[in-house]
Amino acid sequence: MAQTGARPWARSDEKHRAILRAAREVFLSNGYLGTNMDLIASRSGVSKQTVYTHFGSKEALFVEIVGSMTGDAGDRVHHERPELGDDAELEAYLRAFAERQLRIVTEPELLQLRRLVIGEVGRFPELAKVLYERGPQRAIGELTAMFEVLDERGLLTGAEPAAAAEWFNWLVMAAPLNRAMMLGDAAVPGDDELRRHVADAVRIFLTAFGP
Amino acid sequence: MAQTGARPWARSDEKHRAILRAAREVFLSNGYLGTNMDLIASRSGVSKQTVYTHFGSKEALFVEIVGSMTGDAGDRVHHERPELGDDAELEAYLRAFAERQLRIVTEPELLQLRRLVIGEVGRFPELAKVLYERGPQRAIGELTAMFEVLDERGLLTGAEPAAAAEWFNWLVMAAPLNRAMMLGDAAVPGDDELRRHVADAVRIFLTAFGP
DNA sequence: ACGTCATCATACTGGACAGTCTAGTCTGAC
DNA sequence: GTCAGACTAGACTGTCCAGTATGATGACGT
Repeated sequence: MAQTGARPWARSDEKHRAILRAAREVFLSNGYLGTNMDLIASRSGVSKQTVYTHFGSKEALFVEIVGSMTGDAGDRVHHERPELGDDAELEAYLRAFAERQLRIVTEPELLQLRRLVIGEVGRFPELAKVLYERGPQRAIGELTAMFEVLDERGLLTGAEPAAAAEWFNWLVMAAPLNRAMMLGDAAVPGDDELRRHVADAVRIFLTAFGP
Repeated sequence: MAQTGARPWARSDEKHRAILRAAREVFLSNGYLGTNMDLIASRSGVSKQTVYTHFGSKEALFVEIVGSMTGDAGDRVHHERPELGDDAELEAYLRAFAERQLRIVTEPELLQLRRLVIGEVGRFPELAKVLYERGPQRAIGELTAMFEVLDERGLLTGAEPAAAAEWFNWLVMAAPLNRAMMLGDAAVPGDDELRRHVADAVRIFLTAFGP
């Protein structure tokens, strides 16, 4: 309201983001059908008409929200992966990767997004496909690339890099994620438990696939 | 309509089951909010009033459906577990257990139930808790009992039976289940792939925890 | 000064739907 | 034959809600 000055699009742009923010909250907590467009309008401090001029329909707004959240989360997990230095650091390297990924994926907002998208597979199969691609599939892809390097250095035995990547991914993610899906955000491991879980997962992985 | 003969409750009982059957279909394919009580009535060949005299409300009917499905599925997975004979059969024994469990859990109806319940965690947290207890938790409990026996025979090393049970469970279930949640029933592995997957999971498990 | 464009508040349309009510039918029991 | 209880078709109530329409305000560029 105050510094709307220089740029003519600024006003519109702010509203746009306010709508997205409000819509994200409301969709995440009420689901697709449970969401009321009037509520989104009032929460974003904008008239209903403005919501419709910006986004066209409830469905389009929903798709936009889910698409942008999945993309952002993927980027946060995967930006700037460090290189493995000394071979002896392999275990610590895998732990660091896993801890970071698990911490992001178990954020309440992302858990809720996952629940929402899974619940709407029937209505929006494309969204779930996109979430799978930008989530687990992308993670497994990154891991595959890492493991190809390890493979060349002789640090990986007994499986193709791609297969090893999938096992690693689910060893780390499966238990916390599946618990959280059903038992709610309170079931997400705290920091200590998370570290212990990841350490065990990495140990099991290396017993099966390590040098 | 024809052979309603001897038992006075038969008529009512048939309707009751017809309603449950129809409601299961409709809830599973449309979700809770997306479900229309008129449709359930007409699909079960019953008047709307009858639906309400039998079940009281939409919510009560939903809870009934989900509760009964989770119980039934759990019973089907766990009824009559065979004993392990010769120690040498350990690998085959674990494979058989895992294959059976995975086959049941990946049935389209149960996958859809899982999606539905996950999507409704916000509205019905109790249902999700029950599904977790009668699903993964129960499976892990059974495995724990099995592994305690193995432990006594010296066939299990390096972890508590309960921890080993959890790792085993998710090694087997995680990848297929998570793919199916998001990619739809078409992503469920066929028989060959399922067998290969289970064989690999058991091998990894035994490498880490076996004798 | 004037037009344009984003926005506003608010009313409205049209349809969906949970749950109730009515008035009457069918069936099996006594 | 009559009664009770299960059932039926369908109308009805009240509410909710996506999306549109209206008419006004205020800021900007020219």
